[in-house]
Parts: sequence; C-alpha cells; structure tokens
Amino acid sequence: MTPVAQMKMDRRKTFNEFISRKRLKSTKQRDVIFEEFFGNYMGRHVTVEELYEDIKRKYPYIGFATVYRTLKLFRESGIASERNFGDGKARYEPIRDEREHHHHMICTECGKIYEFANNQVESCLNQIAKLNEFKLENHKLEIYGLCSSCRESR
Amino acid sequence: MTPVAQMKMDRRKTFNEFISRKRLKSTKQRDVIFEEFFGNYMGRHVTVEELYEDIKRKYPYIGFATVYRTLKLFRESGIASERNFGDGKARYEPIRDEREHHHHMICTECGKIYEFANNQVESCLNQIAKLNEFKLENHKLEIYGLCSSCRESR
DNA sequence: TTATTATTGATAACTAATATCAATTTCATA
DNA sequence: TATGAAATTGATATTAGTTATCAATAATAA
Repeated sequence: MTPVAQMKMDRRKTFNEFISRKRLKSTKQRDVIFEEFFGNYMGRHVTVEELYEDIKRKYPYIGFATVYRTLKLFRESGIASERNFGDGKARYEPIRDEREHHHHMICTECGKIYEFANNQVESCLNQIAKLNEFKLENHKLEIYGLCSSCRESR
Repeated sequence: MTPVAQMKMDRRKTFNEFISRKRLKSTKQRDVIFEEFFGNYMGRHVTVEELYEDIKRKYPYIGFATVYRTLKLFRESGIASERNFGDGKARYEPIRDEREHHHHMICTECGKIYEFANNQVESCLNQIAKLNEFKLENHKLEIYGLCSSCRESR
C-alpha cells in the first residue's frame, strides 16, 4: 500500500472513531465528501465553494450546507485543518502528519501557496509559550511576499 | 516630549505625507479618527465596531463607513496594521515601531491578546524566505492556547 | 471665487457562514 | 427485521461583517 493510501486509511479510522464517540451517524454524503477531499485535495487548500462545485458534478444530490458541515466535522475530528489567508474565505487542508506542523508562504502576486516546516521555529515557539506560562494549543505562521517567478517578472 | 507623543507625531507626519502623495484630502473626520485611534488604542486591537461606538459618543456626526474607510487608509499608509484572530472581525492596531515586528498569543478561553517579539524567530523567517527565493513582504505569527490564569482555573 | 475632485453619511448590496425546519435516513433496541 | 428515537439532509432564510452606491457637501488647486 502506498503511503498516501495508508494515510487516507488512518484518517478514515480517526474519523469513524470520532463519529462513534460523539454518537453521530455515518452517511453516504459524508463518505463521498471524505473520498473527494482526501482523494483530490492532498497538499492543497480548498475553499468550501470549490469543493462543493467539484462534488456537485458527480453527486448533484449533495447540498452546499452539508459540505460546510462536513468540513467542520473533519476539523473537529482532527483530520483537517482550517486556514484563512486573508481573502475572507476559509480554506481546508487534509492533515498529512499530525506530528509535523507546517506553515505557509503566500505569494501576494499570484496567490500561490507554498508550504514549509522548520524545527527551529517550532522549538522557539514552545520556549516562548513556556516562558509566558501559556499552554500552547495551536499556532499559525504565514509569510506573505513575492514568489521567485513573480519576483522575476517585475 | 514623551516617547508616545513623539511616536504619535511621527505617525501623523507619515499619514499627512501619504495623503498628499496620493492627492487625497485631509478632513475633520480623518483628524478625529486619527486622534482617537492613536490616543486611546495604543497597544490594543480594536474592531471597527468598537472604535465607531467610541467615537460616536463624542462626535455623533461621524458615520460608520467613514471609520471603516479611514482605518483602511491607516493600513495603506503603513501607520496601522490589520489583524484577524479568527472571530470574523478585523482588528486594527497602531504601529508603534515599524522596525520591530511583534506577534500575538491569543487565549482561547478568555480571548485576551498578549504580544511578544523574538529575534530568533525573525531571523529564522528571513532565512526561510531567502532559501526559497521568496521576497518577504510581511508575516503573521499567532499562538493560540490557555493563558496562565485560565490555565489555573481549569 | 470658481471649478474640479475627493469625501461624507445613509443605506443598499454583497458575501461567507450559520440557523431553521420539514422530510428523510441511520441505527440501537426490541 | 421491524420500530422509534435521534441525527442528518437540502433548500432556503438569516445573520454579520464589509463594501458599493450616490447625492450632498467639503476641500483644494487654479
């Protein structure tokens, strides 16, 4: 089994456990949205609108509100993270490895989103939190600027 | 002159230069909003609504949209920064020292916002940007978690 | 002073997100 | 497998923050 397929299975397991722990129900719609999200949007940052448009083509019976609600469930169960890059629309991203936190560089010209991870930054943040007696739950780091290609064409 | 008063004067100068460079006009309303914002909200993170309510008491003739537009001008001219801490409302903060970038710790329990600055993080980010041939224009770093007092009362 | 242009305030419009609700589906229990 | 309680769904209404519109007004350059 490929690592991606393995990861998808792990997320499915986590989600199923979440569903039963919270006494929720598993439905056809949730299955479809899971498959679509974890099948086509790995490493991407999709808006609810985009995912809905995508799903609607194959499964016209699935409603807009359901996609919203389901992505929120994904976030609550810890298999997706919600991001906001300042354009007013929430973006969702499948979580690949829950141990390695990563961050984003957003090109202000072309809008492309790059990812990066850095251990030194992580340990800095842990230290800062500790120093201030702050229990770190989550953190976000975003770099805005010009990517190399947009930089050249200036 | 106190450092705060000096700073305020500097920001005023920057804003006036911005106004004349862009061929805009200086108005009573903009003066009032400047005074209120830089007089009472130093080191704070005010929403448009809050600032408007505050100003309306003393200057009932100033409209909601004007406060919105003026804060946006403050941001464009580089004397204020806009933040979004995930509650859906934009917050504005007077910029104190444009050289020293600072970041935020937000308590998810009481909503209080703490500030911090860290040179090591800054140099890390510069390095990361350089490595990826990214021209860094701006960055945001937010830590979410429990502040010391909320932590105790758990 | 005059002419041009920007600004203002009231309000309408827009957009993303959330709430409502009757019909339907799921699922634990019998 | 039948039943009934409880969750879910999709369509749509509502909300909240923000932005656009526009006629009246104010600022400024000539």
